[in-house]
Amino acid sequence: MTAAARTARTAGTALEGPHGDHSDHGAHDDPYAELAGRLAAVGMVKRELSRSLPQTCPAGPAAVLSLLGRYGDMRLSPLSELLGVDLSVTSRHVAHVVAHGWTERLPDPRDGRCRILRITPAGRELLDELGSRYSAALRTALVDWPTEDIGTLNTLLTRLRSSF
Amino acid sequence: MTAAARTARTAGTALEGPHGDHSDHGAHDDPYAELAGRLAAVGMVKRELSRSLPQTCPAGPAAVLSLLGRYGDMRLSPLSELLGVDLSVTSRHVAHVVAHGWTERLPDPRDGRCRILRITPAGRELLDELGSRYSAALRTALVDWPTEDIGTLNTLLTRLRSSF
DNA sequence: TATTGTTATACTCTATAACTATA
DNA sequence: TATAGTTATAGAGTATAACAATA
Repeated sequence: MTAAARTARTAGTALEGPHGDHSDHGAHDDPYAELAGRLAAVGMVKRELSRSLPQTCPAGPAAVLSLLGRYGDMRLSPLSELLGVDLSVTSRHVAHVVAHGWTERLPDPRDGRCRILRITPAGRELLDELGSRYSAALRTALVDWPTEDIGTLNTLLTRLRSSF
Repeated sequence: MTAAARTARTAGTALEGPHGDHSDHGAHDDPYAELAGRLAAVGMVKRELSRSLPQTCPAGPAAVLSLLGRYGDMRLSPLSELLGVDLSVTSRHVAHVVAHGWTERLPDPRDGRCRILRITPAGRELLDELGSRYSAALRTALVDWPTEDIGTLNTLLTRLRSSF
């Protein structure tokens, strides 16, 4: 690691000292190739997190509830855009949360083809529950992480998504 | 990339959405809850990257080749550990790359139940090709990223994986 | 005709469980 | 009995394409 990288503004003290991981699984000369491998490994983390979800609400529908809860009522298209998946996939996830009474489809007075998606009180309740579980799981796993590093990771992942 | 394109991207990359609508993927007070959302968004990036793969080699088998190419010969168990998925899943991915002639299964003189997995020259050739595509796709997407930020992201994702 | 959603189909990835072969 | 690996099965996630309804 170069001195410039060590003193990078985002790094902070916590990023220094890799503690001499002598096994060094993943020493790449190409940082882009390395990043590709790191992203693949994120899948493991996501699978671990999704194990804290109830059987009745898989990750896809849970993401729908999360976005409806955060951004409020919206149509299917922008929801699909936020999820970053095809409209057909979004439609199925929405059908799931509607079938469970966690979301309702209100008529859109401006366009008969569309419906306004709105989270129900029951959906809000479930969402709070899910958020608690996710947070608890992450807090447990990252108990020895400095808060600033979590913030840095959040910032970088946000930038990563918008770069695509 | 042109300066105009870079400017356009940077404008849309700001942490806060310029339109105040759904651009911001999550202003959270809870950094753990925020991280959960960020990780979900990584899936979109991974799907985008995997579109550069050939039809004959999906992401799972490609990951097998990548690890065998990087760490050398190994048995199925440690490979499964590196992939972070179940042994049965690893077995199927390996069967795929073996069927395509990209990997061979050599007898293990120390344990008749095991076989040594080794990437073939054809597999190495494909791996180089895949690596080039992945790197090119990432380099294009992250052209306006400071190098040290990529390094920081790699470091944090590595730590994230080991925290689970 | 174009746009918004929905549904049918197929493919990938994953885990669980049952099974085989060897230690 | 225990362990390494394979295979069968099922469930979740996704995309493409065909379709219906409305603009």
